[in-house]
Amino acid sequence: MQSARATQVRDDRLDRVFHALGDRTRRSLLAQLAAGPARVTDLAAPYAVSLNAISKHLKVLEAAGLIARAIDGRVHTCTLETHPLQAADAWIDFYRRFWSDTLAAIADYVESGADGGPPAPGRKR
Amino acid sequence: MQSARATQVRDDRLDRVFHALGDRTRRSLLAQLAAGPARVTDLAAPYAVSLNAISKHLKVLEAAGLIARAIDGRVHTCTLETHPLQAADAWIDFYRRFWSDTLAAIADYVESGADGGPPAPGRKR
DNA sequence: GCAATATTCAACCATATAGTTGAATATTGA
DNA sequence: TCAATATTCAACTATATGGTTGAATATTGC
Repeated sequence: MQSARATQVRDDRLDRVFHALGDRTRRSLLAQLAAGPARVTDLAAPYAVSLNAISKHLKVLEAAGLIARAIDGRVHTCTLETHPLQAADAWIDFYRRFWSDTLAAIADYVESGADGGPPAPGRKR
Repeated sequence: MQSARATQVRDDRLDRVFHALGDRTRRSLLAQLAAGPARVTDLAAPYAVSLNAISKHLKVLEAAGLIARAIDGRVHTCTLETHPLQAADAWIDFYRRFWSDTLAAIADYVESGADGGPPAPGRKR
């Protein structure tokens, strides 16, 4: 079994990741980085808020491990890091059965050509 | 193309969902509900914090659409709602190529029996 | 009717968050 | 050297958050 310490660390990480994703500006920054590495100034350009505000958002993303930063002279180049997204995905994955089961059940029903009424379609619980 | 209004609504929803998931107590509450519907008092039982604190957490989850509430007399029964999780999953899905590409590349490498060195394993880019 | 139960509401507190402006730091290049 | 550039740091503000305690509301069952 897992130690309490290990789960604690995992919880801390997920807290930071989901919290970081809970802001649309930060999600937008990640979307920009999906197109490739970018400098802080370029990342900040599309937004109405100050460069400082973006700098703070980047620090939140960095603390969550969602971006890495390479400093070259005065230029900080940020790159997307997907490991925390994989962790978030893994967390959500546990709940996937609640919707994939329903889809599978519907598929089974269609395939079987049953006529006893649908197997509780829609929401499952 | 999507209207600005539509994306705004979607962003609002994702903001609420990811924010709700950014607290370990709330994630734990969802985990409880994965086992089936439960009353507020029963949901609150495992935690050291007050019932009121849990009541607030449940309101956050409800506002995010992650739980539904059926009121029967004085008893509020909460049930898991997975649609917002599907939305979160869909958002993350866009980034999945950043790691599945790597996995696919590794699989290709193993399968091919190549010996020219690994195709940039681990982190990509 | 009345006590017990289930839950929320209200007010408050400490801390965190997202934003601002202005100054500081460090690097670049003419 | 010196001005311009890239970025962070510091201090401040307003609002949100997660928690508390105590009271209110509504329902149940004797």
